[in-house]
Amino acid sequence: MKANSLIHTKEKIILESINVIHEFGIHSLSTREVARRIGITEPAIFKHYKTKSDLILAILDHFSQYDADILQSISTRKVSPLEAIRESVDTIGSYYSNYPAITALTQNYDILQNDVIYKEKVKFILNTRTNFVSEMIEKAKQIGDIRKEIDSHSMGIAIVGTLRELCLHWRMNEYNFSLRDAMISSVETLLALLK
Amino acid sequence: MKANSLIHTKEKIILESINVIHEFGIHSLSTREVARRIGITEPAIFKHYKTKSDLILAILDHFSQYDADILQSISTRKVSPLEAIRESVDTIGSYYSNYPAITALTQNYDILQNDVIYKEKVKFILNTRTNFVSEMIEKAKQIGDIRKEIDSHSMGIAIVGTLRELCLHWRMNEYNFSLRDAMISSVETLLALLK
DNA sequence: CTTAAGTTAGTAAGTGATAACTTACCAGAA
DNA sequence: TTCTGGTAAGTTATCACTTACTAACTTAAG
Repeated sequence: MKANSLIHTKEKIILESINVIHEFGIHSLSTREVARRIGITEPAIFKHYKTKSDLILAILDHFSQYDADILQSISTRKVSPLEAIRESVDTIGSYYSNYPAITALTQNYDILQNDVIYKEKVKFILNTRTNFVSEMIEKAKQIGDIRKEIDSHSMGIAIVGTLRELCLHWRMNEYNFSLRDAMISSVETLLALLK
Repeated sequence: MKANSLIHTKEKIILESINVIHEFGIHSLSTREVARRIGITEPAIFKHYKTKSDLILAILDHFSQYDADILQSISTRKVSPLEAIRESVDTIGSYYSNYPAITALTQNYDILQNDVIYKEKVKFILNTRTNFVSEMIEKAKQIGDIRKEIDSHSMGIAIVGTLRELCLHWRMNEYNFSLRDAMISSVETLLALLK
């Protein structure tokens, strides 16, 4: 019971923080607002997270955990490298489509990176994704699925950048298209060109 | 003298604001800090910009003006559509390489877009670029420079997204590679694939 | 099986810093 | 004389965070 409600509040704080970041931007994330929304007082937040920085680090961990799980589950099932990229994009696209608020985090890498406290974690999140795509492209090259002259590092950045740009457009245009479909179709086009 | 120094201070405020955004993030942009840096008192800022929001709008205008000038100058000289894309990337790449602080603005579209005051302007900036690339690709399709089955809208987003992602990597990795070269090479690769 | 001690998750009230912005004033140029 | 660009001092709001306290639960000793 006790441990249960503890975990509950601790997680509620993170989820509600993500909503605040989504609605007002990360600079408007205040412990006051989060507390108000989940119906506790402001100091209660500090029982769970010593400082606001600790909370933001926990939000980043929460976010990166989903990525890690996807990449983990794809790498255990032995699919072809290009199929691995397709599946990861499909999964992330579905996740984002059903949880628009989480896409706010993908648009805040640069701001967070300004603070030395968050910099390494943000770099890790971004590099995990980019490296995954780059490595899959490299493997696809080796087994002859795509052309040898393609630079896998550049293409990794291009694909991840394209997906992030789609998130931005989706957010700016009030989610008025299917993010998942757009992600899949863009990646499909790019991968087809590499053959 | 008077008009001269007025323009001077008014512009100094914008340029120094961009530096602050670059160093500490847009949420840490304060009138106090900008005033301190250019050697005037805080209220003097408000003689030039009625509110902080007005200042931020002026920063966005300053930023978008450069884009408009580039696209304008390219469209007057009659070059091929793909050449127009290459030239714009070359020009922007050089500009950013010589003025790293300005790239901070490209990473703040989402945050600014949260505020209704900035939303239309940010959309305009982003759409101007994306539409330019998309239109050039569409034209290149029509004159047979690239394949018919390419979706120009998607490719516009992909190219702009790739460039923005390169800016992010450049910033996160302390500008330790040539942004201009990376931009040119990435766009060259993508355009080559479309043939 | 009680009960005492410790821990946890909460509250009310307050603190110091900092933010944007205002007011009232002034020197110099037109 | 009027306007412009500046100043010193102050206002109000909000921020992260602290203090001092409490109720409820957990654990361990008698």
